[in-house]
Amino acid sequence: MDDPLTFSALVLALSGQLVQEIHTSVSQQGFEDLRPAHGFAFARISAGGATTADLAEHLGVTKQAAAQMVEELVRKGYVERHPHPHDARARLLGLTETGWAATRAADQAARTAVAPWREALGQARFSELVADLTLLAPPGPIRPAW
Amino acid sequence: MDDPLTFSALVLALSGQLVQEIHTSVSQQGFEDLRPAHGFAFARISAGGATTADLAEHLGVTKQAAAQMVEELVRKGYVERHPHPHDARARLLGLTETGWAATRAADQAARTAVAPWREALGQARFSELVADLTLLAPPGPIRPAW
DNA sequence: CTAAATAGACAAGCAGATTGACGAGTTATA
DNA sequence: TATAACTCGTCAATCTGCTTGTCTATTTAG
Repeated sequence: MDDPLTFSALVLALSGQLVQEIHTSVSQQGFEDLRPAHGFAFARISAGGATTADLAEHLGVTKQAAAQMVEELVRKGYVERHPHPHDARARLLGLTETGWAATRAADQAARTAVAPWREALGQARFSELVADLTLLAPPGPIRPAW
Repeated sequence: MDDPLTFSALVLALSGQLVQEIHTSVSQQGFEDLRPAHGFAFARISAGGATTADLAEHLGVTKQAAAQMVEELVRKGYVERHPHPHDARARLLGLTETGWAATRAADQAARTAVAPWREALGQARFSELVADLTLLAPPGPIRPAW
């Protein structure tokens, strides 16, 4: 049972479960107005220096779509727009304290979701697994895929 | 770098790349009117005995949404509706020859996408990786997650 | 100094999903 | 066995997230 199809199915199943568990946990921690895709936006914005166009690039959507998401996140109190120091056209995006709290909640959720797997494999084998995946994963930003 | 967050990011990145590569390859093999989500439908229908309601359950959407997808796949020539032998309300779904061809194309695409990873790790380590993932992956159907 | 490119906003439209209501057929129960 | 409750599939309306297209203000390149 180590053929490519099985492997594909496993990776897909694992990532689906991961997204689902993180989303559920974040909701239960009081952030019910966030969807999984928002996590990818938070990842880019928290890294700093992002404009709406940067965010669009990171998410793999049009800048109009990114602008709509930013507008939504601003309205919900997770994101702020600041003037850009060197470009009068652009606005720098940043997380509010609520935005940071949601990010921490997602981090915690990821830990909770992964913990049983780590335990099931044992620390040594888990580390080896992470090393293998590191070899395989593409560089660059993580984006929603379908 | 073997913390849960890193692991989550790796699994997400890997599955995103996988979906993208399979979709691109299937399109290039002439099935340009199929989207990634259709693959999950084909998986259930090819297993046999599926009604529209079964498909909805499998995909995690409402039966109306599943019915719309079935209608689309019938119109495009991938799926057929047959009378159900024991229930006059229901229709049994099945793949047409074109549907089976698309399924084989997706299988082939998965193999092509995974092959370089298998090569990068080596056969033994790859088998071990699959064994580890098998331990972690949940049982049951694979669904689009977000 | 002018031409091309870029950031973001406004508008309209589309695709894929949702909720709600319904008739036809099936299953469970009194 | 009568009938109440449930299920399958459909029709209709609506919502949401994204797209394409257009525009102004500003920056960058030649």
